[in-house]
Amino acid sequence: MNRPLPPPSVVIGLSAVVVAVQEGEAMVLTVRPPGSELEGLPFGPFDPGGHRTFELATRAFVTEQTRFNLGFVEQLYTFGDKGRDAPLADMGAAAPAARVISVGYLALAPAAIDTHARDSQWRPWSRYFPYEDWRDGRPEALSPIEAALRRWAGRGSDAPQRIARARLAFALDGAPWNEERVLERYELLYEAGLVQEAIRDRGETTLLPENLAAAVGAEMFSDHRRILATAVSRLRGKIKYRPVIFELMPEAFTLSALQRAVEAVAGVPLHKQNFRRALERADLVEGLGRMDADTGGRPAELFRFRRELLSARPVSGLSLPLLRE
Amino acid sequence: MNRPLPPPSVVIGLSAVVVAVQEGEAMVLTVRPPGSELEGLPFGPFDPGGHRTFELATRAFVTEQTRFNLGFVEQLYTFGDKGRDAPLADMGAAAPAARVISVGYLALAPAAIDTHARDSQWRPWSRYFPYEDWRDGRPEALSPIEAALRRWAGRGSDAPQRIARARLAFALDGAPWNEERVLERYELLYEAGLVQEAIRDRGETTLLPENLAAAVGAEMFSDHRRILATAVSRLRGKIKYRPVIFELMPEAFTLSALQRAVEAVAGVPLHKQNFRRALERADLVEGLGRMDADTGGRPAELFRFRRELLSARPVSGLSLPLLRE
DNA sequence: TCAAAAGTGTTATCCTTACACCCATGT
DNA sequence: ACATGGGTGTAAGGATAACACTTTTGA
Repeated sequence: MNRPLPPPSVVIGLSAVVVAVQEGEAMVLTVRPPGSELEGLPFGPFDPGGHRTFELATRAFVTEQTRFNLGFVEQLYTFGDKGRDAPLADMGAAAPAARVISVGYLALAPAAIDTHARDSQWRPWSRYFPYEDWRDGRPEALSPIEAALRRWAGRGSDAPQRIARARLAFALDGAPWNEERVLERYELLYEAGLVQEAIRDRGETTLLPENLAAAVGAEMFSDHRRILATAVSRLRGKIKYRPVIFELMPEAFTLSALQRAVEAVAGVPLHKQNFRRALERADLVEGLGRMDADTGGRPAELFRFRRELLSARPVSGLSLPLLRE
Repeated sequence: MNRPLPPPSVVIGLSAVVVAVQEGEAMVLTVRPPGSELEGLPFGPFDPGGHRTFELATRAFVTEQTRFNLGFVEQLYTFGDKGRDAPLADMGAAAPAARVISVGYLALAPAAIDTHARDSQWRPWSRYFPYEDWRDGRPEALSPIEAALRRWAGRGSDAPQRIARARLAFALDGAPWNEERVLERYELLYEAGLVQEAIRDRGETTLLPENLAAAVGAEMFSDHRRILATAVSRLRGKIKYRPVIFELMPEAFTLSALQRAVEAVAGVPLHKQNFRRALERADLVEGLGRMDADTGGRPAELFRFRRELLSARPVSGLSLPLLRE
């Protein structure tokens, strides 16, 4: 009782956003954290004594939790805000009073391989961000969000700034949609108290009204939805300047499958021929002469990514020739 | 003696790369860490009990160490490799055996304001990366680097891969120079043992041969040169898609001064008229009608950044119309 | 009058966008 | 034959790159 408190300590939590594309949907690997009702990302404590690098530690615990071996991995961001930190709870050796810092990683998988683990599941990321999918035009989910944002903006004295931010982030009043601003949108919703995490972090238990809850997407464990938003932002940006989309494809694929994968990631519809022309000019893929007959109509030629280019010359990503509706 | 060791603990170190442009040179704020011969970045321990966010903590210790108030701030990367971690030594409350994680931040200042602090100095970043400045053509420093890299590549069995990496990173054999790959270049030099930090981290005390030492630039404290390389990479990329260059400019500036600032950051020469045309089309700046007569020749019109655009529409950065020599 | 830096015109080329149409297969 | 998706041609418009020249000041 009268023993002095030890200096507050720090625990580093690692979280991984593992992405795959399955049948034209962008999927993310989730787990059910012990003792939680919510879905979360695979995560684990970083062992300062044992682990040599964050990346190795991330690979290790993802394999351990999901029996899945990661390929492409890159660091996203380190989150440390007080009040939004992870209740790592009884996970690992974390002392109960420790401040939790969370380092997010992005990993790409060539397919949503069965993980053979009971508590891990692939989920479409639209489950967590229903308003991010513009492939079939402006998503329905934006209407209740727009209304709620306008109510939020209207209350404050800084209404004009709030409206301006909402307009830019959510393409209100005819502003153009920017598919990369995933994190900005989530953070705006959080600030406006329109996602369940914001209410929870304030220590309240109110539930969002049902139509809004459906529009803003499913709550996640801890700050995992913020990490997921960071990952989607990063990935959507990155496909344009690095050929990372091929990390999500099998060895051989059709051009349509490639386009569907890009569309699934970017959440926007692309113009078929212009997409192909850009591909051709970039000289990124090579026809295999073989055909895929299982596509429904005319058989499609199979292509492969010319991976050898990576060590031969600087190689950029894909342009996104939008298909306007 | 027989008391069990406490679990290895973690200390979070924050480091800031504070950038300004002064008379056409990109400058970085450095300090002399207590007890070290080397220059370093402003840094300090993160206090898990006191600091609410990393960013606030970064602002606080930079102000404290240099009396300088930061404007634009953004997180860069979190470094945690064992063996490259900072010897935080007796700085702050760090336990001697703790693993040090280092979170790097980038900050931009509108001018290299005198910091009124004894141990902080602005240094041109070319001091640490002499080979990064292509404004006057291919820098001399590349010749000894190229020779050393070829010696390094030649020894291993994976010579072809090493040569390919060096070619891409350092524009050997006529490959194009990519100004953004600053980190990649520094890491390659580190891996090849061609920077003093690599030798130091192996526990050796050998000094690099003098001509190579001059070519690869000055050693920094801890892993600070890696953090600086990350910052330069990030900033060079970012000026192209966000109007961050204006964070480095005073309120009113001439178009030539703006071009010199972009050239200083990017390290490449730009084509005057095409640069201006791109500016004009982007509608980012506005003439003030006033003139600056101190430019030497014909007086130049002063312009200002239309900062109000930021809340009105998505606003991109500047294109870099290269001037071929 | 000349050096120094500011500021402008113009063209060829390439890339992007936006049209709509033909092809090969399974049912 | 027709539905389904695969695959192609082409022209307009805009952006970029490349060329050199005129203007306004101070020394």
